Amino acid sequence: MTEYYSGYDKYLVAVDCIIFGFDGQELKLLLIKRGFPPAEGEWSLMGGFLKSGESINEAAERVLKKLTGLHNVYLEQLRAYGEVLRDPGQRVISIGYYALIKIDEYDEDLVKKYNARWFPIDNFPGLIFDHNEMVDHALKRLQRKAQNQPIGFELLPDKFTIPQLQKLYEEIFRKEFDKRNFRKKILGFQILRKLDEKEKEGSKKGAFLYRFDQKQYTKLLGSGYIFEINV
Amino acid sequence: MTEYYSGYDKYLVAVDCIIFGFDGQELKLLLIKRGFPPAEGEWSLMGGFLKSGESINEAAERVLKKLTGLHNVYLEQLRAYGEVLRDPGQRVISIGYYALIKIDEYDEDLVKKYNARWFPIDNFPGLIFDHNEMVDHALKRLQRKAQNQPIGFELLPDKFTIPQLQKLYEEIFRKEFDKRNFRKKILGFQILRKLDEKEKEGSKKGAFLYRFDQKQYTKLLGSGYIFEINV
DNA sequence: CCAAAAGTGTTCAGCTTACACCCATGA
DNA sequence: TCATGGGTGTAAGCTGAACACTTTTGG
Repeated sequence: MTEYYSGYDKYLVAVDCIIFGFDGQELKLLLIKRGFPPAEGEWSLMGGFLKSGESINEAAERVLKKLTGLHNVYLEQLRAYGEVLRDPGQRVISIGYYALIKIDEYDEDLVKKYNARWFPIDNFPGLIFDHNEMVDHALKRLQRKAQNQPIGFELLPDKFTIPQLQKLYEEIFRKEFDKRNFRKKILGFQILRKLDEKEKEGSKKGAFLYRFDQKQYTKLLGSGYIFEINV
Repeated sequence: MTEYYSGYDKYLVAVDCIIFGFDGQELKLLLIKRGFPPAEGEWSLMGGFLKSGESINEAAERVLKKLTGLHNVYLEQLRAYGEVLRDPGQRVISIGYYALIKIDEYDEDLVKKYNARWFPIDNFPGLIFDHNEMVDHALKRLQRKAQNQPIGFELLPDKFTIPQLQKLYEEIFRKEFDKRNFRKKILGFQILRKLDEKEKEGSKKGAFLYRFDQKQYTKLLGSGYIFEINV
């Protein structure tokens, strides 16, 4: 490629991933204990430097897979972070991404290898650099998205119960919902298919399992269909 | 600064600005005719390369000021664009920013110098690279923001009439509002101060001027105050 | 038989929406 | 005097919010 632009400075570019999971009780964050200086041994988001052959999205996917073993999961860019001194190691422009994963699917060996751990969203250790700010932004973004799009399902197993779903939304929005209103609302969207099975872990009576119907949702989009959870 | 990270590639980093204005009739976009290769002579967003002493926000402010003469205007980051081949000149990671300016305040000489022109948001020439995508994103973001935050005022003169404000919102959301309902809604937010003056350009009767009361808005925030325009 | 979670309807208040006429003035 | 845009109120329907009891079953 002919290089048209000359005389301008170049920079390290990194991606950092805010990885969310839900264990049925709490919304959680996957953090690693940093294995190299500066700030070695401190808690950090999983990140990596951009390689020359890959787009920034691809870099984020690579980094996510490196830690969790997962690909084809919900992964979206947050924004870029570019304060001059944000990384004391050297100037780095970092692009934040957030991922929603099904918490029982990640690769435990990889997580051990990177000294990673799940922390509750309301009780995790202070992070290096501007990573706390990134988590803040990611949580806000998750709340906004979850309000208007059915992305909660990304954090749940394929089959889930209405009470599980409600608990998840309560964790995301940090607010309790009335179970009658919640059920009415969520079933009214017509995007859940009720199965014949019951989940018996959570209670003696057992709760019916449902599955998110992606096709139905895609079909309903257009023709003025609106998914919205009131908070 | 000790350089901790070695062996990683470095990249050009740029900022590109989507600049919105409102002339009383239409929502507009300020575009420049690119004065250097590649794609010289084609329409483009105003942009510039990141310098080593400045944050990416500062770079965006610099670029905006370079074209409009304005600073301290509404300017917010959109996201980063990082496809490998997005810029045929060389690999460049670009951070998109969008700005809302009062259209009668920009510096005409500068705009001439850069061969810039205002285009209606629904009728502007095809842009270079991924700039069309950036404009798309910026418009969506503007719509979202304007729905939940009183940022419309950034695009209007200090003093404005309710019909002018309504016209602006109609342009942003590409949808007409009932004038009685709009007035009721917007005045109900309690953040407009009615002045004793009338604006007589728009009609023979004249319409009362209002001013946005930033202090009042800031005060109302907290205590569950919600600004929301229904679309 | 009892504890614990699942499941189910109705009412009221507030908000959104639709809608039509008079006012002030410059030309 | 008339054309043009500014300004005003009300009624109907819908949606969100509040609220309590029955069902099932494992221990």
